[in-house]
Amino acid sequence: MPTIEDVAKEAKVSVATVSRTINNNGSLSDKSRISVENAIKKLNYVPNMLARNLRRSESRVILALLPNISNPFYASIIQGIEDTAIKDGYNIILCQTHSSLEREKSYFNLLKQKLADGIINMDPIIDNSFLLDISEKYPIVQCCEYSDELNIPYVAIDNKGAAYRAIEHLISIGRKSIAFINTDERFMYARQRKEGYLQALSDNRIEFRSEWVVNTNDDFECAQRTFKYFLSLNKKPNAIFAVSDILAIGVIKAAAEASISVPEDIAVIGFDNIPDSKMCTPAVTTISQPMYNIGCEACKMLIRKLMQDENIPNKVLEVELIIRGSTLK
Amino acid sequence: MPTIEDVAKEAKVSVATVSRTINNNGSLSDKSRISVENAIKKLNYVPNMLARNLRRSESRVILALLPNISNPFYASIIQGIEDTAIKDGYNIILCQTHSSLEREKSYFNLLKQKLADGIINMDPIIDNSFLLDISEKYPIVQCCEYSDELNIPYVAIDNKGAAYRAIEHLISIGRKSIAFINTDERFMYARQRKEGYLQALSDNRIEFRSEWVVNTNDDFECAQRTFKYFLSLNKKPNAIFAVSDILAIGVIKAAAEASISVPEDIAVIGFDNIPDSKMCTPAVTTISQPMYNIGCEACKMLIRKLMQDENIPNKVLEVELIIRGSTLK
DNA sequence: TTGTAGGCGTTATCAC
DNA sequence: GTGATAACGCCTACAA
Repeated sequence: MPTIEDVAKEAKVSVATVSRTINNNGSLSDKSRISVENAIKKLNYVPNMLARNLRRSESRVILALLPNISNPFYASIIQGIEDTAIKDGYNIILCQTHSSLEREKSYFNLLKQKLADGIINMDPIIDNSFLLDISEKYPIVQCCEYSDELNIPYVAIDNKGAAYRAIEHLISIGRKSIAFINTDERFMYARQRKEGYLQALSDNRIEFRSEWVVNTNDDFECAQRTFKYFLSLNKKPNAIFAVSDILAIGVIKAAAEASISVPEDIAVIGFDNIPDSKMCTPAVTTISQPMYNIGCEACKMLIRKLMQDENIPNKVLEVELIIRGSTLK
Repeated sequence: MPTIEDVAKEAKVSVATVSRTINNNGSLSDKSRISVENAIKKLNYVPNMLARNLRRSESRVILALLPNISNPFYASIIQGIEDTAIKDGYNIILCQTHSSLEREKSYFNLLKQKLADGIINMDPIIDNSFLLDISEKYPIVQCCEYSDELNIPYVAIDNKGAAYRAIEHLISIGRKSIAFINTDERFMYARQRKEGYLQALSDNRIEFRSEWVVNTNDDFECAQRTFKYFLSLNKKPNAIFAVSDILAIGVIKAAAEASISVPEDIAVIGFDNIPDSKMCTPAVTTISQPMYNIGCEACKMLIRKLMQDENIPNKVLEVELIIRGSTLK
């Protein structure tokens, strides 16, 4: 492997001149530049990043923390992060925490060891005090899920407003008995969407019944179980707002099995616009987040932080209501 | 950030002794070791990996190349790779190629730049001559999809045998009109599974009809279209072997829409045992590959290569037939 | 515009 | 068993 010195010899200049050519900084005559470029080509020289990184004391690696990559929710966000990172010469290491604190800590070690420069956190489970601790020592931004008190910049959507719109849509197709399947309210998104649900009911003077609100895990089986529970009630809802598409799809499947027709008997609206929401029969009406952009913005934000830019404003992106078969009139 | 030198001063020894303590090599008195350990704790010292990597001329990073991470097929494999890598102090960078040669090349640059030590390739699209080129300069192993001529070690399953078993299962439940939905036969798995299909038919003296074999893209819509095509035939199959679960699920959905009952009218068997295959109604009979293990083995293989171990044997792992509702008698 | 030389934080060789 | 010290390959004052 040729080094910068080999190139210098070949080009009959000093290593400083070669370095200046490579990094395109400092003043430099055309003559030198050209002869260096030729030497580089001739020798097939590629700078050794291990050396550069040591010298510059950076790794050009960004950590993207998320619960797990098989959740389709994250696919486009990751894409946005990666595309943005690569453009600026950063590499991404995806860190699946599986919501285990131990894993998380092992990833933070990469920062201490200088193997990573900063973190984009998408894991909602992280302990706040831990996060705060990290944020004092290393560049970090929050993506999607965030904590407001933390004073760590975030990019997210207006969950409350989005939920509000979902409910108004159900109302607009004539539904007034609206149930809500939520997940764990330790998650900010769950709390915020619930607020939107409540607000919309109240603003439209629609009856709130506590037995129509259920908290479950974000999976298929729970959705099906919850649906059966709704059926067992004396007063049954005629619309369901599911806090995620996974849940919405589970509900729709359970309805099919129980020969309840969607949307006639029960309208269903989800959240996230995951690919499966289109596949479902009927297809799921849902709220679409600008995933790719969320990823881009989060990454840009972190890169600004890495450049020592202080005072970075939070970013709240717009969502879109996508009306499909599960909420036709 | 304290350096090894700070530790040395604190412990009143030389940096060499500190280094020996950290890396646990060379001879060393208990007294030195203990005082170094105390100094490390006291100063909160963490070795700078950028420096170590430069010195050792390695990055401890492994590249995992795959078409894209949202394909659930890869989830467990990746997990296996990561778990194995971390155990040996390696980090994984997931490289989504989106089957673009340009992307691939940019990832190979990481090798040239010394930012990565080796590659686990899962992308079936890669150009063989390109792959060969890489393999001459850098450690690489093939995972799942492979090319036999290449003399690059691989870990995979016996696709032909697995397909053979799938067909025999269909025969065992009394089906003799067996169609086959395959993907692009540039993929080795597609070619091998087709061989298994043909072999099983011929061994069991079952009629082969070329109009019962269709090549399509590996997605939902194509599966549905193909199913309709089968229905349009004069002589319709009463069983379908889909080369992937995605296709099998698409077929089952199309059947439901056409009011054709599965498995009574048409039995369906898939391949891969992706999570959705359980969710489907009826659930899909399928061939399960030991994904997690495939990942582990591929990673172990690469690590052996990184240790200069030559002459590494290929590894072929066993599959499992999982019988579910879509092929009941 | 160009070159010399010191240093980034390790590891590893070689004396002692 | 221990300590000096020379690399690893690059960047960047500083001087010329």
